[in-house]
Amino acid sequence: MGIERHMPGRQPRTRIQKKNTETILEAALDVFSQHGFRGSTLDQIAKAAGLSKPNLLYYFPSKVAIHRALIDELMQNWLDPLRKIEADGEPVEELLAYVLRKLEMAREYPRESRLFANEIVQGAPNIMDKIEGELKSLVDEKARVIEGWIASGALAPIDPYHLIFSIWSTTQHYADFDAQVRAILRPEGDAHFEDAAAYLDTLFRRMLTPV
Amino acid sequence: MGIERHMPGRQPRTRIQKKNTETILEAALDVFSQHGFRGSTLDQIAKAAGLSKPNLLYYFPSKVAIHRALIDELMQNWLDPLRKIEADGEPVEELLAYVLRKLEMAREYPRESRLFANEIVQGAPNIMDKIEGELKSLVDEKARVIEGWIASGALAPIDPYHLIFSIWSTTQHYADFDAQVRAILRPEGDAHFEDAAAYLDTLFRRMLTPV
DNA sequence: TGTGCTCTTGACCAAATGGTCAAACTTGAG
DNA sequence: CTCAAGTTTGACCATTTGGTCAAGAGCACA
Repeated sequence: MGIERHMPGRQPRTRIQKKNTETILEAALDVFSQHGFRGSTLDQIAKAAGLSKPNLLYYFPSKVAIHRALIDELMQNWLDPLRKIEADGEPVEELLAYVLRKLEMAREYPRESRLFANEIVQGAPNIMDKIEGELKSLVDEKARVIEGWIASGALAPIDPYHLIFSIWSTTQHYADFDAQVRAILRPEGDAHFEDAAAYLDTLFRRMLTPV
Repeated sequence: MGIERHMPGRQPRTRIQKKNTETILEAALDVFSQHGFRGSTLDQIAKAAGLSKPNLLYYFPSKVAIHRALIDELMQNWLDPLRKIEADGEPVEELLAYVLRKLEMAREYPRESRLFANEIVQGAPNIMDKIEGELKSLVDEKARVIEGWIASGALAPIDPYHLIFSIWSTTQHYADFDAQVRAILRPEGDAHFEDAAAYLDTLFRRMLTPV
């Protein structure tokens, strides 16, 4: 007896379960990233996934559970580019490579970027624990690396935290504010990302190269 | 006969009307900027305004009308800092002053910033006409000014559009992603805005000063 | 082929939500 | 003070929405 669930613990057991949970998360990413959590409905997600609403709720116990699963899955990939900054690399090039990686993610995974943006703009109600935990630790760690580089004279003296904020904001802008960027530039496809890459390389190269 | 409204055309006539429309817009700014359009309810706004729900709908015909009124009112102030860039000023200082003005607005009017952010992240469904019209015209105009400065050698050669995007993103980040910034920096009050101002001044000064 | 488990869904429910309305209460000009 | 216009709200309504349920369909394995 006790609390038994038809859908076992966490990992999908059967092929059907694996396929359907993936389909649902994919559809939910589409919908949540476009309308935010409260702006999205189970019907929308069900339709996007090609499943019935009760079927969604067979695989996930609730709407928030779908959202939580999505964010848990994505938070990892989202931090990867920052993790890859290595203390023993060439400082300016390490950071410029980070800028490019973040811009690449904004181009390749704009839905993921907007999902987080939606969350954080609204005060990060569902992910504040992860921001204060995982994210803050990682940022603190990399800020220390940057301070080390500055101390060694290989990097111009700047505030490492605000540097990281400016890298995040400038790169994610091309995903989160895509609608505005496209309205102003009227680009064909993703052509403007090349210009953005060149611009940001110049911007941060001038900022970081010591005199 | 014809279509008569208890609430006259646009401008409030009586003192009570003026006071209450202001109260409602103030409350709506609070609520919409925190939860987005779909995430906000009339009950929330009514409660925040200290009025009954039918009373809200006496002053505004619908929820979207409140939202639209807010955005119309704010769009103007939001573009002001950009308008103030003057072609016959000293280029680098004009642009750095613009950066500071935008940062100041992010500090003083974070709710307004988040209201727009919420809209644009979700594809700007309600303000795309203004973005493609007013905003784009103004940006195009200022981009031409910047190109003129570059041609005269008073400014380092950079893409004016991406420059403007990077100014918007870096400054608005402190309002839109306030929750994240505070979680990472744990500042007392708005202390971190001083550091941000210094950092952004350095960043853009290095970018813009010709060699 | 039979049997038990997994999977799917139409019908349904309670709560929330945007909006209406008629009746009651205020206000202010004459 | 009066009365018409402006203002306020309790009660109500239709729709949307997250979620439930029982019954049926599909699948795998002996």
